[in-house]
Amino acid sequence: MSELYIRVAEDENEEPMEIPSEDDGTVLLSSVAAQFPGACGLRYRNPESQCMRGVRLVEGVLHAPESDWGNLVYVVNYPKDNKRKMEEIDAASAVKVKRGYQKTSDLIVLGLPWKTTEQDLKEYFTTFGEVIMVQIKRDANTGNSKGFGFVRFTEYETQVKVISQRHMIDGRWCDCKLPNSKAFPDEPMRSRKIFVGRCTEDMTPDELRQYFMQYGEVTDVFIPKPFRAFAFVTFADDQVAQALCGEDLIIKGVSVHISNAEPKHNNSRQMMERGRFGAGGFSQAYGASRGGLGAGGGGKGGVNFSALGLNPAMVAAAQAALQSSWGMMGMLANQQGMSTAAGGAAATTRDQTYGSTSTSYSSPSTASLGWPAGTNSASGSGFSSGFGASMETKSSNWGM
DNA sequence: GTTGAGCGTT
Repeated sequence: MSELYIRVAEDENEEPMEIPSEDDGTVLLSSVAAQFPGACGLRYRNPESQCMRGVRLVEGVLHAPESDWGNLVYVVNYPKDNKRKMEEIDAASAVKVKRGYQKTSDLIVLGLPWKTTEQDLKEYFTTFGEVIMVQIKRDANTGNSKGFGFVRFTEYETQVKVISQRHMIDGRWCDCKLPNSKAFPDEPMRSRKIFVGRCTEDMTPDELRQYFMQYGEVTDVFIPKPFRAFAFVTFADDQVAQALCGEDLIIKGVSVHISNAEPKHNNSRQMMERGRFGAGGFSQAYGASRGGLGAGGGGKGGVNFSALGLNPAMVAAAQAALQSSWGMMGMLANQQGMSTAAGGAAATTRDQTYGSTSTSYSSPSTASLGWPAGTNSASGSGFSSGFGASMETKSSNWGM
């Protein structure tokens, strides 16, 4: 009932994030880890001694220093030999974001005046940023413009900007969009999914989710039925997934083995259901709103987002037809480092608000689950060994 | 020699 939050930051000088506490006044490490993947504890500066003090951590439960948490800012602890690696991973992640998710693509330019030349196009678009390609499509025989063309920018930011508005080119309003040929991005998604082997039948999806939350945000848990002694866990961040590969973890006293999930043969329908959409792929789909850009008499209205609450196949169809409307959703998912939940809940999940506290996972505390926390805490040495491999992680074409 | 929603002879 008492919606209590404690303030947590990666560093004393960073802006803190509010992390929800439990009813009994404790804070789950998993709640912290959900916002700070890899976190293994908290510390704070004791106002009297001015020294840093550790927060008591028992079985995944963080206990307030005194009677309550007060108004202090708590600082995240990371496994000590991982701290630098965590930073490196952040850097590597940033690189990948630049090179992978934010790769530019050709944009189609619709509505060009017949007379507009490639040079005109280039001159116009250069005002937004560096242009690396322009084309006007012409009739093969007459050489007349077909009234559309393509443009490509060096910088992804430029592309985003250009797509987000209409363009007055040589006296006509033109639209820039992602071409249909790119509706299904060729940009591969990196594997965010792990294979959890040696599972026992009493491991529920909820429990697996609870358990793996300590490493990072879990977006999906899949346990085949009937029981087959393995499960799939999908993280929001592929690096978390990759870091765990090769580990033997203890869940409910059972040693499970983590490995890379094998590529699944996807038909197109499965691709939708498995959440290929919400994840990284939509880097280009920044089309944003077309309605409301008053000038020029553009007629197309916005898309009714409630339509997205339908089944995945229809969502896919809508996506293909109205790709631009997905831009904001894709952007949300990307920037939050989230993907849509896979499985049947996918469609409805997209309508949720992704907020910093939306990961609240109402369920019994890890303590009440009574699992041995020891060997698996993020401070365990096992966790670090996995990170090395993750640095080699390359993109794959796996649709998961 | 025309036209005005569309989707690229790479």
